[in-house]
Amino acid sequence: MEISTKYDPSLTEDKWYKFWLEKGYFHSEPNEKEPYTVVIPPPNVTGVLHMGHMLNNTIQDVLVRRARMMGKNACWVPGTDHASIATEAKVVAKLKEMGLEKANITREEFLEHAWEWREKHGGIILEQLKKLGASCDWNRTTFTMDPEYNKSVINTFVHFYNKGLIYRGIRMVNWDPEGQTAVSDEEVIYKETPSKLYYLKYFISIDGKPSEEYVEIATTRPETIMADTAVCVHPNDPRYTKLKGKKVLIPLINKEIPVIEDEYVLMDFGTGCLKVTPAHDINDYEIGIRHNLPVIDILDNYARLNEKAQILIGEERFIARKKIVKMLQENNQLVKEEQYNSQVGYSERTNAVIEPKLSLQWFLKMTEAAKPALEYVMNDTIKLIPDKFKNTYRHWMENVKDWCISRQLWWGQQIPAWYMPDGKIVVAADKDDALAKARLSYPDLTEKDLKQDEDVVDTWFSSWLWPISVFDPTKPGFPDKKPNSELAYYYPTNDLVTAPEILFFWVARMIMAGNEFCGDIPFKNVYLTGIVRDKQGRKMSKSLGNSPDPIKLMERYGADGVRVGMLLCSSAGNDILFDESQVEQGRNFSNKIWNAYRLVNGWTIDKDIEQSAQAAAAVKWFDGTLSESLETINDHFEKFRLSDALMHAYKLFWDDFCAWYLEIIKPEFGKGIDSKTHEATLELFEKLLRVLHPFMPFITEELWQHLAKNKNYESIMISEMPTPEKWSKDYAASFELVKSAIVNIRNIRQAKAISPKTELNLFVKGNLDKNLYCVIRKMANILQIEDMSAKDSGQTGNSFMVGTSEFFIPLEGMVNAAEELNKIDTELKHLEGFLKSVNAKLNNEKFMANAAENVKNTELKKRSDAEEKIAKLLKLKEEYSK
RNA sequence: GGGAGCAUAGCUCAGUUGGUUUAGAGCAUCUGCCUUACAAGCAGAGGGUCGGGGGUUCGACUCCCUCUGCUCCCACCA
Repeated sequence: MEISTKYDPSLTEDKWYKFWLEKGYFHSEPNEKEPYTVVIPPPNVTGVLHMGHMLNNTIQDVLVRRARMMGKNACWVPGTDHASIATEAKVVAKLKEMGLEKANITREEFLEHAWEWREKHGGIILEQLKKLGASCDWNRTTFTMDPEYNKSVINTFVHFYNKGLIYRGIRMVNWDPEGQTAVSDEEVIYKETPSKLYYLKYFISIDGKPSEEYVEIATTRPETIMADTAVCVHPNDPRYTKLKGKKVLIPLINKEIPVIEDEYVLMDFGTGCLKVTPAHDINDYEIGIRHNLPVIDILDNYARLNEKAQILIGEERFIARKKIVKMLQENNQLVKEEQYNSQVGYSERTNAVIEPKLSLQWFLKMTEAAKPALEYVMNDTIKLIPDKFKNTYRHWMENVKDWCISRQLWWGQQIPAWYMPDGKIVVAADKDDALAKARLSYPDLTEKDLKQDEDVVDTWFSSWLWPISVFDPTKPGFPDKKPNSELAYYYPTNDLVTAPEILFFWVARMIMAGNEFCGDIPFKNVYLTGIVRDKQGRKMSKSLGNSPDPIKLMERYGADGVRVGMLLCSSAGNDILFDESQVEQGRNFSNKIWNAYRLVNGWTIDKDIEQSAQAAAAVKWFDGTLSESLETINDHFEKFRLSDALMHAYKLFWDDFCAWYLEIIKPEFGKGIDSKTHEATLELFEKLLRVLHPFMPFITEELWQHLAKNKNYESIMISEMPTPEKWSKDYAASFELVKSAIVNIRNIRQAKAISPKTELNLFVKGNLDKNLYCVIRKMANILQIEDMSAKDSGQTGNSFMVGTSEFFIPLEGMVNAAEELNKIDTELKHLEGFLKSVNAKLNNEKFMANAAENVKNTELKKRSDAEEKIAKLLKLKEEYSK
């Protein structure tokens, strides 16, 4: 049957994925083997696969498949995150389309819609991961709002509350007016934004009436002046001593506010006079506390001015700003406007400008939990790869602030706090418990008297339990409870593969939770991937439209091709500049493997012929090369240098196996192959497929099914990774010499335009393994190889050297003596320069006194080799000069 | 403003405690080939003095200082 010259992934990928699933190879149960565990960083349930996921999950799959082939009980747990803000935003948008406002429906109704949405659209991303070949244990798929998981989260809350680490308080929080919720500091992204600095006149008040005198105050937020409760100057500012003890009037509303002094004010910024707006600025809030200022909040939850503003009530903040500026202008109280770039905070989820807002929130004290979590990383109990992230990690952990864990959303775990009629709080795992607790104070209370807190917890307050709860959701909240058998077996997990930007959000917090509930680390290694950027280094984003659709990419290049393309250019912690040509390289590699198979598959076995000398040599050489490569690849994996490991395997297959090994053993056209070589080749090919399998699961399975003889396994994915055997360095070195000689001969052919089909003769002088002459004959199309002494003295031809061995190819009438002399001179010049630098060292007394013995020896060897070569070249030069 | 990191062929990156033949790889480029596995291929070649300057050392891409450029993190002045 004709096999296509092009590998077609569409014919194999779905087939084998289905096969693996049916066989249950991805599923893991605790057994006597050593576990190898990875928990997926759960993508948002609303998510669709993007290039970042591709990279991240390819890496995980490579690690997991390899571990499985190394005899470990590999378990990769998949799942999704409920992502409260992102999901709620999508559901709200969808309701809007249906003509429904969130404000007009009940919590229960909303949640019904949300669940419906998640049933319909949630988890698309997991299906997409299957295309990639991800060998996740799908039976273990977990959602951070599964009923059991919810209990984990609630119990955790109760646990920390009982420990006195969770408290409720009024704080300045980052308010997202679009998402209608508080967000954590980490979810605010500061971007430099062009804005204006407005200089306003505040008249000094005399009994509530404006005087002639005024102070100038610079502000970027004129719409908040109505919330001013003071004007502040530096106590040592001579310009403003006259203001001390006075009062000024807020423009437009003519409200009297005091002038206060605080060292916080910078004398050299703006006018050195600051308006203090405690409700709308974090620093002003702190000044307000120091000076006992009232707090007037003039913005509602949608960042519209409220009735406390007195004017422009109901206007959105930015519209209000424009209007106020105009009013101030008309009132002659705007002195000037200056262009000014300030850092403005935006919500990571909704991109709305964050409003600092005072609100009543739940907090978790972090200081104590941070200490052991920092320790684990600093003493390498948990390794960060690359370790440059230790610095940033430390910085964050040493300056950790209390974590605002409440969110004013409905999608998520509702805070398990109930309010009694007197406003007092009981925190309990469920309403019955809460009622029982409440009755300790008020025996007559009924269910109806308890009102549960409206808020839900921050999403990260659920995902920090991930490595524990996916195995034992009954553990969080109960540090003393014996872990179930699953948790006991799989925890701590081995490797976590994630992005550096969630090192604190998620990784650090998982370490804290792990320590709190299991008294142990949640994982041993954290491999931090880079950000996938486009060719110009821009972050991939929907709005830029520079992100290719991974699914289409896989359709075009095959999942294996995309995996290889991504891995080749990604070292840990480095961003990857993605370009389709890399994926093309991956696809080409698949094709190369495919065609190697076509070659081997097309051979007919001839039982009557003996193994040729060159085939025997090639088998011996490649055996050694394979073992050497396995050692190298193992080493790369130990250091998490995945792209180096892949590149090594790539070259092993393409260069060593295809370009050298197969070409050496390839029978002449029309002839069969001896069975000994054939057997050996199948065995080597099969081993190579196993080496490549973690990187390219599909094509390796397809070919393995054809190639593998005496299969002990039904699938390559449950076969064993080949292990290195003893190999001879000397033999490898001799073979390398022969390869160099062949390259030189080909080079001469190219230079002299001699067809590869023309047979040539070769004279040799030097310590070349004569048993390998057969390889030169075959690969360089040499008819005869003779000792240099047999050469006729007057014969013209082309010479070259490999190491210190000399070679000569008779080329009557084709050699230009001047050209040859030129070549010799160039080489001589190079060698002499080299010798000079070596001699400089050897003649240096200090070098001889200080350098290590082996260093001196190599230098001596360099000298003798160079001298020998120079002598030979000089002799050659003489010959050509004749 | 504070901190960290990076700067090596056209591009993306290796270069392990300073010494292994005057720096390696892949891709791209150039030359010659449609050779009976593969033109998504084969064979061969060219290309960098390791950002600039200074220092330590017998010896520096590798250590120190400095300048320049870029990236990231943290904080933030109204």
